Amino acid sequence: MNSESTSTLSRIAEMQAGLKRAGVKLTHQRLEICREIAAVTTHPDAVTVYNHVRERVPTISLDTVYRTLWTLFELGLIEALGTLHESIRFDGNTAPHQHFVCSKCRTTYDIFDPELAKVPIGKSIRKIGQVEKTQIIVRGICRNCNAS
Amino acid sequence: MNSESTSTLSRIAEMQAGLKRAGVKLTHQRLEICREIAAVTTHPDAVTVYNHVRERVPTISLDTVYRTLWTLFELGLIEALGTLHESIRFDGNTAPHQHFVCSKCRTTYDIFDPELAKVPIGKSIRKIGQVEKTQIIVRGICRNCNAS
DNA sequence: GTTTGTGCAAAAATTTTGCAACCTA
DNA sequence: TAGGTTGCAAAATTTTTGCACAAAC
Repeated sequence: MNSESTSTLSRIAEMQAGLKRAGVKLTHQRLEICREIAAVTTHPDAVTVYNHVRERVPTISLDTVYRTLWTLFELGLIEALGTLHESIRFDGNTAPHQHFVCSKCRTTYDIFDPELAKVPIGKSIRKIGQVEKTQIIVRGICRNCNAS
Repeated sequence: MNSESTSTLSRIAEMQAGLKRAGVKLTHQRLEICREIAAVTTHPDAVTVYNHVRERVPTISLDTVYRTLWTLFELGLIEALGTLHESIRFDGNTAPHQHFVCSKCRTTYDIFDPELAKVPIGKSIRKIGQVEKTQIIVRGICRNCNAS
């Protein structure tokens, strides 16, 4: 992470601007976490970010990394993949369907939409590997939560 | 869960058949877990399944529930939502793109496919709530793992 | 009768939190 | 300076594992 590419630099700038806009202080630790997550395309988990940033900021702690990543996520400055603040959920319905997950109450609703099911798996994807299945997760605020 | 609907019953039958086919013994505990996950549309986590099944099988343990749910998942008899056997991953790339997750090595690859990005959000979805974003996760075995 | 599965308990792994000291704006 | 932020340590959650006993085929 010595020479940062243009796109990396612009992403870091976006994050800095976003933090400032939200009134969040730009600390040394936060800047280094932004630099790390912007520079890398490996979709790291918190511990991996921690280990990398630690090379530059030896005294940083894992909980600061978690807190900063969640802050960035909540501000929409980075993405998160996986179970967000909850455990793995199981679904006995094997008929093809999709899911709507409420960002507020975490309820998962089934979506039965034939249009959604027709996801075109192009060559660029098959180049990556052999496809087994495609999951679509629509995220948003459900009716119940929006009412309140 | 007293009167089971036809579709629930047929799903239970599928699970039983699948377990048998795989040479997995149909124990009392496994049958009750199948009955629970087939009857319910609430996408429960392992603990919720555990609590419900416990009403009928008071001596069942949580680890049996986990083991059974993973067995069913690996046999393709149920679905799982969330981070499967790994922690949450973060992604500094906020440009619209999708992901391919290898079921074997857990590597996450970026997909930049304009066709995939055009997911049609129909009325049936907007009825559930206000959509914020749509995640597509393509699961399969990546090139690296298929070679080995 | 063999082999596989279960329950217990303990461990591992992951993520969150309280609080005093510290740093940023 | 004032208030948000950090690091530490400890806790809370979630998930996995070893092993003796029990149950299924």
